[in-house]
Amino acid sequence: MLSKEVLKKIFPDWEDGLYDAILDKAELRDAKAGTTLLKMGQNIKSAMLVVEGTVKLYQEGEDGGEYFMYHLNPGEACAVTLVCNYHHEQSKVLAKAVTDIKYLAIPVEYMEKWLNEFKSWHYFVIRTYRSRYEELLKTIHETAFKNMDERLEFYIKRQVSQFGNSVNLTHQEIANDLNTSREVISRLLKKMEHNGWIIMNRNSFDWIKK
Amino acid sequence: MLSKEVLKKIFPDWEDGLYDAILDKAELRDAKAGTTLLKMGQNIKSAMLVVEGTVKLYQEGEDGGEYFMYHLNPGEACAVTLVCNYHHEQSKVLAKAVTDIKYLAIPVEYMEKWLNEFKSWHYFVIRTYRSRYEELLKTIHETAFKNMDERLEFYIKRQVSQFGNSVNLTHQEIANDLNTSREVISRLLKKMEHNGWIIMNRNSFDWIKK
DNA sequence: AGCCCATTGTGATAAATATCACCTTTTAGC
DNA sequence: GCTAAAAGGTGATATTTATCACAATGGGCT
Repeated sequence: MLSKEVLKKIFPDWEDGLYDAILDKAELRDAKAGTTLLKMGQNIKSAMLVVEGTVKLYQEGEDGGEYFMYHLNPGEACAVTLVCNYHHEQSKVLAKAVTDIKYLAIPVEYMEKWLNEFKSWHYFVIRTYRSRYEELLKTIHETAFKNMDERLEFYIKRQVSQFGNSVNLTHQEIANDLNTSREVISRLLKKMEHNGWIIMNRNSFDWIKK
Repeated sequence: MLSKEVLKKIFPDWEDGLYDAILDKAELRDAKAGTTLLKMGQNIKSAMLVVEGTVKLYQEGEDGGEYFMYHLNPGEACAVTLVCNYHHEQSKVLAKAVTDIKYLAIPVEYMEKWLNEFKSWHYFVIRTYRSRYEELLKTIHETAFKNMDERLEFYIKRQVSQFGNSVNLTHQEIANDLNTSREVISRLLKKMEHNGWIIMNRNSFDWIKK
């Protein structure tokens, strides 16, 4: 398990008792890059707080398609898992580990309890919902108003701000995240290369715009 | 101002002191159908709790386009206005009155204060964010995965569940809400009419599917 | 009644995206 | 080094949606 000091660095501004409660009740888990952490429709058994690595949140189509919404980083939590009054609450999102990750899994029965006990937990939940809500707004904005070329640019910029200018994704992976086809992404990336926005390699490219 | 009894009916499960605080600090305002209550980019000066009528929440494109996200009904609140630590927080949504409405406007300075004072307010804020987050998920789902015909059906069903089977909207209004053109909506509605899903009139139609 | 204007209908065309077919290049693994 | 699989390129075509132009209809108002 983590030390209280490390926990404080990742999740600042909590009450002392909350750190103790977490250390007592939460389970620190590992997952390999690529693991599916939460599927749509799956019963939520525990809240998920990211300690190390990056998680991607998706909306899942009934046909099996995926649509990328936003990243979760250390110190952030999966909003949908935070407020589960009932044990049979079903997930409305898909969560996948992008890198190897460590996360805290807290059984849902403590969610209601801690809301009552710890003011700082209450604030944490509100901050989490608020920031995720705003991420969704951005996603809707792109999806509703923009064509694929601009959506791709927005997607790459988010990727760059997460992992730096070297984008290690295949065209197919990007196409999956944007719910389009590989050919469309290939052609749009080629345009970006012509425009001098990126330098393409196999399995990756570099974002050099501006 | 409202009586405490009426307030309790619309917003149940609050602490007694919270009703008093609302009656003391909130302003009850009216707005005519069609009024813009909150523009994107506008500074948020007060939280908005719907008391009577229906409000529509939109995302706004830079070109002036609008994209409908969800309805707010009596007893519900506009999430973005609920957590404003700073006075210069800017709105990321557009809110419009669909019908004549009454709403409570609470100056943002009380938001932080009441989170500290009233546990029931804290819960109210979390419930609000949670339910709005879920509405956004639905919206993303439709937008990302569905073609216009299915998105229109989803839109009409939401409208029907709000206002009943008689849909009093022009094709142009629907087109604006879905960020498409009037012609597209007219042709799709014509198909629905052929399929026996709707009966069309001027300025309205009836949803008779199933 | 007659006129104006908002609403709706419709064909033609353009643009964006999806789909299919097949090709070349690169790389990991034997 | 050879080979199969993965990654990427590209033309042809279909589908979906957007845009333009203009016609038709119906209701409200003087």
